Amino acid sequence: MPDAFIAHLEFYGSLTEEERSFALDLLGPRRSIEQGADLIVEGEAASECQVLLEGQVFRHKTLADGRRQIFSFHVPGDVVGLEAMLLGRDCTVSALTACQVAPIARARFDQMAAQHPRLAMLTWRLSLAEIALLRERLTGLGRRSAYGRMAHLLCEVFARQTRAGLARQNRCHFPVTQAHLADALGLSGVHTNRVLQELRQKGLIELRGRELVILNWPGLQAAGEFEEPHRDAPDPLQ
Amino acid sequence: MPDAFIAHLEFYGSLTEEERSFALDLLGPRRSIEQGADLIVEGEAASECQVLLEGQVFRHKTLADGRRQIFSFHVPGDVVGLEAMLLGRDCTVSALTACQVAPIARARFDQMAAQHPRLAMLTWRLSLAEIALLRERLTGLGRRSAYGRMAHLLCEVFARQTRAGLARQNRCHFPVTQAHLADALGLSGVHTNRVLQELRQKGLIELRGRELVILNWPGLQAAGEFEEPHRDAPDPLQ
DNA sequence: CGAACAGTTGATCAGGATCAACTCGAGTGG
DNA sequence: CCACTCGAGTTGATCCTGATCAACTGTTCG
Repeated sequence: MPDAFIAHLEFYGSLTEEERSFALDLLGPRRSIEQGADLIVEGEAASECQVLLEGQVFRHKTLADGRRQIFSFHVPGDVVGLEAMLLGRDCTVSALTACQVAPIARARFDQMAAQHPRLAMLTWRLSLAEIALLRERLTGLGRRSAYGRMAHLLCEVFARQTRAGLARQNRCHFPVTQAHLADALGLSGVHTNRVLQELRQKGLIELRGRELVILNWPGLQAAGEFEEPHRDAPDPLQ
Repeated sequence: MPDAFIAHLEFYGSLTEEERSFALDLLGPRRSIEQGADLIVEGEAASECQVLLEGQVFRHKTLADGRRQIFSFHVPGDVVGLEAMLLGRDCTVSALTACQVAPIARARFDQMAAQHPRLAMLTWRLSLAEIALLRERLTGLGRRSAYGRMAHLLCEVFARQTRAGLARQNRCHFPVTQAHLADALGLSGVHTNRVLQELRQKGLIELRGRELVILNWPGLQAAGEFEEPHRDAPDPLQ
């Protein structure tokens, strides 16, 4: 399953055989994380970052009084903790499900930067894509209704899982509670429930248990003003 | 004034003499941008990114129906358009004041990555810091009141300008209209006005014309739950 | 002098928060 | 096997933050 990591990188640009094997070699011994555990703790530095191989995690920050903001949900192939490693502080990353992760040690990472700048640039693009995602989310919180935000988030999740090959047909595994959604969208739990009902009632989605089912993809996209992200590396790294 | 760029890089880690001069050499011929002009246009790719040398710019995205979300305000030393160059799409960047910018061409950028990985890593940190900033902003929009958000934003602006050596005493140049603030914070213009009045009335700030004056820094920080960002590169790049 | 834009004020409205109660499984222990 | 708990989801009633609408002031600038 380190394939997920390679696939994710290759979404942003092609790799040579050598780069691919170098990238795989970056990964340290895989480790199991149990559901609910924290992979990264807010504010703490780390000497390595983590590549998610299996399971789902989410990034969030909890304020003093308990209010929580969730920033993103992640699937296999995603890298978390780059900020903890390179900047020395990060937000908390918690396991939504039991997970498998593999570390990339700082020293190996620096070697990559020195010996395989193309590979480093690709990883950089992952960070830039994260920025784009956060901006999109910010636009939602600032300028869209609760209903639109929810639709947009569900589109994002489904599109990302599809890209990672995790969606089968029109459904994917998305084991969140309504409280998670509320904290991702800046809503109250109660209102989250009502917005979900509206989406269900309009026949756009189903969200039961730990499963998200898309019943009307164009409709959901329209409701969330969601635009599919396209792989459009401008002048592919040479 | 390319010094601002170097100073910004050095905030995230020290540079050798050689790196410093290489970084300066990255910059192409400086260019003047008039107030209100767009440096980067949403969605368009670019073959270069821009280093802001003088003036202020802001990033934003405007939706179909005219609603606008402002993501960040920038000061000299900041780099914009990395996404346009490396990912092939970006949000719009507009000049708040008349500006001076200098481009870094893609080819030079790739040379930097190949020959000076430490320098590239430092630039990368700029991107990661941007991520941290966006998360902070997201937390504000999702979980803080209009009053708290405004206080936080003003703290950010003042702290950033202070770091860039642009604040004198407790005041700095911040030529925005209330509409800009509204669009940055996801508020209506009217409510923005009222929140500002509240901050003024409590003796925390003054914001007149194009000048922001901080009258009670601890008070403003408390109101915005603002934490000063610290330069804490974990294990400084060796 | 008159636009045009930024800022200000008041009145009213609405989206979503909050409070509170209740349902519905899935465990868990007696 | 049933009572009990606990977490998640659901529903209704009420409240409040901040949006919207509309008018008015002040300032700059041609």
